[in-house]
Amino acid sequence: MPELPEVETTRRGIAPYLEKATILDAEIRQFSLRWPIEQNLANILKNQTVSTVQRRAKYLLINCDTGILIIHLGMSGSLRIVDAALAPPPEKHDHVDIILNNGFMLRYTDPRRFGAILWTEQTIEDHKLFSHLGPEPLTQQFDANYLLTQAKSRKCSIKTLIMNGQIVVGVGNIYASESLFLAKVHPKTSANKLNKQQANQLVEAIKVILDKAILAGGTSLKDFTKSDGKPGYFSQELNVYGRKGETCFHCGNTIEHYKETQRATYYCPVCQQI
DNA sequence: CTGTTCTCCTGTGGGC
DNA sequence: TGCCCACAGGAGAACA
Repeated sequence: MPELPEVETTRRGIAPYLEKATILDAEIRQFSLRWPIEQNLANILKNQTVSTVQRRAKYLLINCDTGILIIHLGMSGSLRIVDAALAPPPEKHDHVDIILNNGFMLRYTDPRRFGAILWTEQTIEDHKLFSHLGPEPLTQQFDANYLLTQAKSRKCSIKTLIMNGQIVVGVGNIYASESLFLAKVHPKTSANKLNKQQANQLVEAIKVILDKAILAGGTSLKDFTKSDGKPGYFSQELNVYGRKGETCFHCGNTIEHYKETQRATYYCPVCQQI
């Protein structure tokens, strides 16, 4: 389940192979992802040279001559670089290969097909998937004042708020629970009841957790072409997520669990008071 | 606008 | 032991 750090790690892993390379061809074996892949995509991509690989929220943006290839990994997607001469035959869920002129190919794999591969000739700011997105969590724009301002007029819980991409992007279900634990904020706290200190702690916690995960991802980068495309940092220790009934590392009490908007939420009822 | 529910999909794991 | 089915989840779409 790629969260923002995994997407960023993927970006850093694939960028050196893609930037300045020219796309020779694309082999699309499965068009049915979250949205159908454009039928003509292989033709569009042919002879395009990649300038840069960027990330916005959890989307990867592969900038080409005449447009942008947008890739989202969804729940189970991954990208890896494969030496074209040694490429193993595609397996069941290897849906797309993008073949480069430098001897490598970019292979997209996604068992659950929640991901997306889109082509746009719009600028990202104008694209409807991006035009309403909030700031990146690791920028200065995302600070306690900003969060407080946004929270003030909202009746939803603070957990729902930080997972709302219009408020801030890139905080998925796992890191939402983890950052609320670190900030000692109860996930059910009404957004409009958040105080200054809590906002400070929460913003800090989100940044620390994402930073740490990206850093951990970097250590597995050297194996990027050999791995299955899943950087191994995800094993980083989780304090509450998935630990229902287990002991809080901080206070020793029992981690609790409930569902909100169909999503599992984990917290320590002692460390995180409303 | 806001908030909530639905939806896509398949590998995993809990329960019997 | 083996089978079956509920569950998990990112995030846009649809709906209230």
